[in-house]
Amino acid sequence: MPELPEVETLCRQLRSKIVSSRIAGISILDSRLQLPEHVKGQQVISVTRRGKWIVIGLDDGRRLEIHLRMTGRLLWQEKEAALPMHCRLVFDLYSHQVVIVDPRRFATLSLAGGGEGHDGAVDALASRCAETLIAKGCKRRRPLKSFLMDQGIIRGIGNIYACEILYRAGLSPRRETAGLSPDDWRNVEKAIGAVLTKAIDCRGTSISDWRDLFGNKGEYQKELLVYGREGQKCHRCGELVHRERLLGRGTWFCPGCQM
DNA sequence: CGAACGACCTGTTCGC
DNA sequence: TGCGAACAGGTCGTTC
Repeated sequence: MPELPEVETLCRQLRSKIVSSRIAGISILDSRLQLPEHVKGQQVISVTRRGKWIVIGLDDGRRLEIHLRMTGRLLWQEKEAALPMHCRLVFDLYSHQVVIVDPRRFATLSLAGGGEGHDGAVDALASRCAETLIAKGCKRRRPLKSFLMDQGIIRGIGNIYACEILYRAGLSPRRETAGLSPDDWRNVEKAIGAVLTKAIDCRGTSISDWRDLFGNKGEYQKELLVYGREGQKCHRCGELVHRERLLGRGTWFCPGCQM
């Protein structure tokens, strides 16, 4: 579910609520989730995002890292409120709690110490990432879409936004990265910035069950130009939007104007 | 080595 | 209507 804009939305909202709060208690309701000792009592000093990871900085220098995968959500509620369905873990603060809700149970959390892990991937919102992408993509015979979704290369883009970015850039998801011109890469970079920035402004895409920290839907589903529009007319050229499976993922594009 | 595929889970939607 | 198959925002380990 959550790609970069959804995670960024949660981070901003979390930051406004939990920084300088103390974690009064943790309840784990799903045996798949585990957490080392001594998180209880820690004070939250920061909330940041790394790709699709939510990183909560603690008092003692360690970091609590949450990845919501496909269906994970975070919910802010008063302590006395009833726990929602598919509740997996609860962080109790002073008067409120942060709840991890996740029907498919893919979400993970872990505790990291020491310095930042450095794997060389750039954040999708880093300015002027085109140079990095060209350097990494120029020799690969690999579909552009899978390249953009590779978190080891560029962090934050998932299936929905990959489709939207490629549409904006006018490039086919199947194009091999090795064949792209510098202009193509500049278009990709521009599309990444435009799509993700707008999606953050909209607080994400509520196609089905995405909700922000306060249970509100996002608005970017109203801005989608190709995702989920199979068989409908392309807004740009009038051709019918096509859908196929690429790397096992539903992939929407316009065969008329994405070359 | 890079790239493709199945697995991890549960819920919802689609087709017969 | 009922039931099984296909599909869903993401990654990871294994295989080719």
